[in-house]
Amino acid sequence: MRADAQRNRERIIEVARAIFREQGYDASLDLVAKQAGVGAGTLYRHFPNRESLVDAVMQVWVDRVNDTAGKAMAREGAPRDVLVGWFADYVALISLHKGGPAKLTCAMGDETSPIRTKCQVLSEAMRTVLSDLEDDLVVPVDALQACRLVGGVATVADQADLDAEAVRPMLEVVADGFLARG
Amino acid sequence: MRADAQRNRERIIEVARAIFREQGYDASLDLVAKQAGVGAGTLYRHFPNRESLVDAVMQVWVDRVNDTAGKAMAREGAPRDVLVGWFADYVALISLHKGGPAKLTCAMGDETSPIRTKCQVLSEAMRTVLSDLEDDLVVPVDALQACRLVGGVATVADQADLDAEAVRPMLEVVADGFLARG
DNA sequence: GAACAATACGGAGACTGTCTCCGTTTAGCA
DNA sequence: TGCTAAACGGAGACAGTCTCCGTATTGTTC
Repeated sequence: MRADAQRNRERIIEVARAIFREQGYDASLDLVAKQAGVGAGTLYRHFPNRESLVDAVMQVWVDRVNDTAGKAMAREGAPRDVLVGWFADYVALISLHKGGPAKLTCAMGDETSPIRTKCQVLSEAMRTVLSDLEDDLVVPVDALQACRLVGGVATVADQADLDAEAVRPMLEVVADGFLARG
Repeated sequence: MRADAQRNRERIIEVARAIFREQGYDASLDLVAKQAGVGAGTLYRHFPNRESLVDAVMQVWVDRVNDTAGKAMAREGAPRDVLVGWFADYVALISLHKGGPAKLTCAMGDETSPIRTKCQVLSEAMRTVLSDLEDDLVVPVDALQACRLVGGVATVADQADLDAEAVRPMLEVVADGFLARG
């Protein structure tokens, strides 16, 4: 690939990331092209559709997920505190872009979604955290189900513009639900 | 209002209901007008924007909410079963239209939403059901928070096309979270 | 039943966003 | 420096939104 093509591609991703954060994944791609200083044809040659641009934008996010998950697994304390803390990290991770929680949670269970492979780092992280807490969970918890529950909270929070303080009590309910079951 | 205008208005609502159920609230209003057999100008004169049409479509839904809530409050059995049963009813109610869970849950906490007054029948119903279970809840539960938690589950289920069987375990976690807290 | 006025209708058009096509431009190599 | 392949970009076809205004129809009065 030519150097100018590489620059354009990176520029488009950078601008898309900023616009997706503010306006969500439905933001105008013409606008992204314009703010990236390229033609619409250029954007569509690099990214044949919206999903492929979203996927490209997520690469940096994947790295961050792996980092945060690593830290969560190193966390110590009462199982409830560990779980609520991880859930709060999880919500923060998927809420980087407006509409992110809904899209990522949906992609997770969708075999056909182009961003599913990238979302798998999340469900893997959830599975690992839950495995570490296995002794405190009365019944084994399906990671996908946990992702959906916490993802649902994140989705509502995203759409209602709730801050972390407003979200935490709901994460506590979910954590209590997992820990107290039997 | 003239009789022909009344007929057109009712026809638009009826067609909108069917289309919103299948395609969600973002469905083309031009298509709604076309299938209702009226001009776009006619649709926009009756409903100046999408929200006002959605609000009109919801009137029948409001009646159904009141009915279902009445039955839930009459329900007897173990607190867990009552709560899970009501949550399942709640999910079914807000999932009548594609995108309904997200939209209704969001509107509930939004002072400026044109459909908020209609959503209040839901949060009132939630408040009443939770009040009846007060002795079993270790701490009083905010109805809006409960609506958001269950609404989050419904939103994820709606977007992933999950059936009631797949949703129920998640509602049980939420119910357990509320009942076992302390 | 006809006339008339007020109310309602409807679809073309301006506008935005999507996405493709193809003439033009440029990078990079020999 | 010249040439070729790769990349660019924006006009245009298309769909959807929403308004405007000429046309149609309803309903009332005589």
